[in-house]
Amino acid sequence: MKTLKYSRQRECIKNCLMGRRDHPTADHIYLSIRENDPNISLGTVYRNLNLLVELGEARKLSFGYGPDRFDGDLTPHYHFVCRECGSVSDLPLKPSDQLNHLAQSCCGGRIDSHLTYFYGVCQDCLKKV
Amino acid sequence: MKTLKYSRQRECIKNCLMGRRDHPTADHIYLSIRENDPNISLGTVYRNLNLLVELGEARKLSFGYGPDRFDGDLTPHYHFVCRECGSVSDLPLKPSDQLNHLAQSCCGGRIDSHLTYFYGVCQDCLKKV
DNA sequence: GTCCCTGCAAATCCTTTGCACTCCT
DNA sequence: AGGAGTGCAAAGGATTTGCAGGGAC
Repeated sequence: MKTLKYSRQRECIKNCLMGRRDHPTADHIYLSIRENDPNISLGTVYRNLNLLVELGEARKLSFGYGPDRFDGDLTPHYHFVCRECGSVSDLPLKPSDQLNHLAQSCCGGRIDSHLTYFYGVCQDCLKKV
Repeated sequence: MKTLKYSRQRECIKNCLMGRRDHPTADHIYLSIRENDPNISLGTVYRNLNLLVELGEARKLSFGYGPDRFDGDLTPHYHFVCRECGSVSDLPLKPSDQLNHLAQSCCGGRIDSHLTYFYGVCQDCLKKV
């Protein structure tokens, strides 16, 4: 286990991620932090986001298109992804513990996280068509 | 809506995907088809896999690391992903219709598919450590 | 003949990495 | 001092795309 040292950048990245509910990409976070700290680099943002994920302080979401997104909300919850506009939102839906237990009992291994994505067309995009 | 024309390559790709239960990457499929048809190109494989996904005849799975994987099994089911060895397996677990209905009622839009991933360490990798 | 599809290679997108330097501790 | 973290730019992996030729209809 390697020892962590404080870093201003990591602190910013963490705060930025925790302060938003919109599942930003690494680039979103980079651009946002750049406003106050024009010297931060995208590589640092990626490095620290991955570190946070490794430490279990954030999650990475992948949908099969576009860049990955990050989520600082660790409470178990589900996501809705709009195929039209790419928006990602949380579903106010209690995740089923039962599901985790069932999965646990039939996968034979150890489960340490669970992500569920619903894909479709969001309210706004439905209206547009 | 554009008209589809028959293509031997697409046929092969589809057959190859449907014939396996192992969630291959585009490259796996490419290599497999190459054995009988050494002239097929990786671009064609990607093009057709994406087309199949668009037509609803296959699904794309993304895990946040490594290349995307494809699944020709359209019946709703869940996946278990091993973080150690990267293996992906289906969980013999009845997906909950209820979940879809709940999600449908709270996302405000239209849901047309649903993917659930359980991440952890598989049986084999647990043994190794 | 028309237009879709292919192979090929180059381009693109996203992400990671090597290196010299800086900042914690 | 030591070593973890940074910025920068180049590399890397995965996927897409432009184009000229080939095949389906």
